[in-house]
Amino acid sequence: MNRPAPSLLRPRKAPKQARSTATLEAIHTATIQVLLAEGVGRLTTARVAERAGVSIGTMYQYYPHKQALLFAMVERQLETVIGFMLTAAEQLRGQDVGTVAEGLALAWIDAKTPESEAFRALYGVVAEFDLAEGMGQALAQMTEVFSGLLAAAPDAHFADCEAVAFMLAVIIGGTVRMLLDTAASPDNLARLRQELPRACRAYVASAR
Amino acid sequence: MNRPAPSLLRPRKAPKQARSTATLEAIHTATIQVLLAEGVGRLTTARVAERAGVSIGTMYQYYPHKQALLFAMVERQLETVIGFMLTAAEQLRGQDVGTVAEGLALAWIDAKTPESEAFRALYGVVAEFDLAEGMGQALAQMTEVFSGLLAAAPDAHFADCEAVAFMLAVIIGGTVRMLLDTAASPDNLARLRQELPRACRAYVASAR
DNA sequence: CGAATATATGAGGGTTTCCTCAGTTTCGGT
DNA sequence: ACCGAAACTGAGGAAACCCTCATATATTCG
Repeated sequence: MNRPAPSLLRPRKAPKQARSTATLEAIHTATIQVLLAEGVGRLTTARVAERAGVSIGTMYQYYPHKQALLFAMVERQLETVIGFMLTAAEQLRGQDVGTVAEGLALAWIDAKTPESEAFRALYGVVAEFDLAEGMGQALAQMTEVFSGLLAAAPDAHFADCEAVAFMLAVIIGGTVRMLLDTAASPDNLARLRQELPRACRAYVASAR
Repeated sequence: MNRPAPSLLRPRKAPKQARSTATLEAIHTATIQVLLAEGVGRLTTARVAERAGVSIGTMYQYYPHKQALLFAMVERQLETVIGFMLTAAEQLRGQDVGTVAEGLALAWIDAKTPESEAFRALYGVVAEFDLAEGMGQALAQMTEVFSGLLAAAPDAHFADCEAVAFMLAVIIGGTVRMLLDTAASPDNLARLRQELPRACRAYVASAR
């Protein structure tokens, strides 16, 4: 669709002085701000640079082009969530399937809620470029983790453990995304926190 | 974010001869094709016109600008789904809550699967412009319908019927969207068809 | 047929956007 | 204090894009 060669998406160079790490950070937060204030379609190099308080040329020292910047932002956020989920998974190992399901749902919510605005902004980027594949890979990775966790539960007797894990990942991921995407009210977020874990518990129980 | 006044989003005129309805149709399908082949960011008036086999000026007879065309496409698809769901809801009225939940999940899947490519293409448009609000409204409407349906079930004893209906809508909508968005394999779609209804049934049962 | 209406055309003006590069400023170590 | 490396600047070339308008063709109907 719109995917350049991977090598072209890599950052151009890493910062070596304190000064430049600060600029890079400024660029990143400016990107999110512009994304939220104007949308993907109106995110331009000039606007980001201005809001970051740097010149356009500076941006191009770190990223070969706009896409590379946006791609880096998405990847960064993805890694954050995955890392968060991996540590959460460790703590759930060995628990019964109901608790595992609840715990995973809560972990996912907690991973995304604090920076929900950033996530919302970046969903647009994922849609604009062909980054759905990356999302698919992340989904597959989560499925594997979930599957291992379910299999390790003492009360596990699934006909198709893999399928249940997959469905769990899709339910959790899709549900949370839908709410963040529509900029849900705090009310609805509270509902989510209360109901989603219960739903997940009910699902795995019914599939056992 | 990026939302023009609603009046500017309306089509410019309706077709009065057979010829022009054909052109409009061509423009619409060309839009989807370009969206899928190139992405929202590379969808230009020229590209759409060329693929539709009409001139640029023709497009501007029907839509005052690009946004209006895209907005119309999204609205059209939204209405299709809502209509589909409303008729499905009628047939489920009076059934027990488990069957209702299953039926709604299946109906949603059946509404979106046949034109899954078009939906995938349009998600990008929703993200690019500030159409999440419209999605939110559709979600609210679905919640209301679901809620009425659950309340009418003979075995309904919910603490908070509204909350359950909301959650059901979010689970179904989010899950299906996540799969379509990542261009899921037929395997995974089959899993969805089998597991999502079960998950919904289990959820409402646990919430009763 | 012939007038009135509906529909289609596409070159081009004006604007926006991406990204480069030659030159300047700041930093870190000696 | 001094120098080489790192970081920063921003005007402007080149390309892409949106949309208009004067003109041309097709359709309908009295």
